[in-house]
Amino acid sequence: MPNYWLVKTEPGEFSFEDLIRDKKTVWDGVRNHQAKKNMMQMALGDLVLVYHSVTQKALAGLAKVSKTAYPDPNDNPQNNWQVVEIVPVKALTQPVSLADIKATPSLADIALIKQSRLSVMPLSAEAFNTLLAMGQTQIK
DNA sequence: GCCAACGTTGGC
DNA sequence: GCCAACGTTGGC
Repeated sequence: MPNYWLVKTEPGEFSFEDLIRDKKTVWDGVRNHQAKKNMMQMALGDLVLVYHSVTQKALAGLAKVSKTAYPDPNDNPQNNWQVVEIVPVKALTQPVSLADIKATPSLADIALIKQSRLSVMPLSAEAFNTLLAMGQTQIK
């Protein structure tokens, strides 16, 4: 039973398309303790929805955890910031916009809405499945 | 240890 | 470009 997550990125910095092209990425640069705590709870194979903030404000794709949290090699080890690695699963057939998410009553409580600045957050299975359905995307 | 000032994120 | 939310810093 995998856990479900949502991560945010500014597509100008790194987008889901970049992830498809690169085949995998190190999810680094997280400098928030709650986000770090969430990252450390990610397990191998957990599914991760990738959200494009600022310019698109829409969910772009689905990825999964390919390596669990380890210390950021580019950071002072004393800070103990963590990174994970993810690989792409597939782009959403239909991007799911923030406006659509906000218009869906059952999604009103997800952290994306309630805590807009958090960049790594857990999703319930219900919220995850709802979002995937809104993206007209199925996991094979 | 409190809290005002300041910086950053991210929606609008 | 503005501003709300919120984290961090620094004076006291």
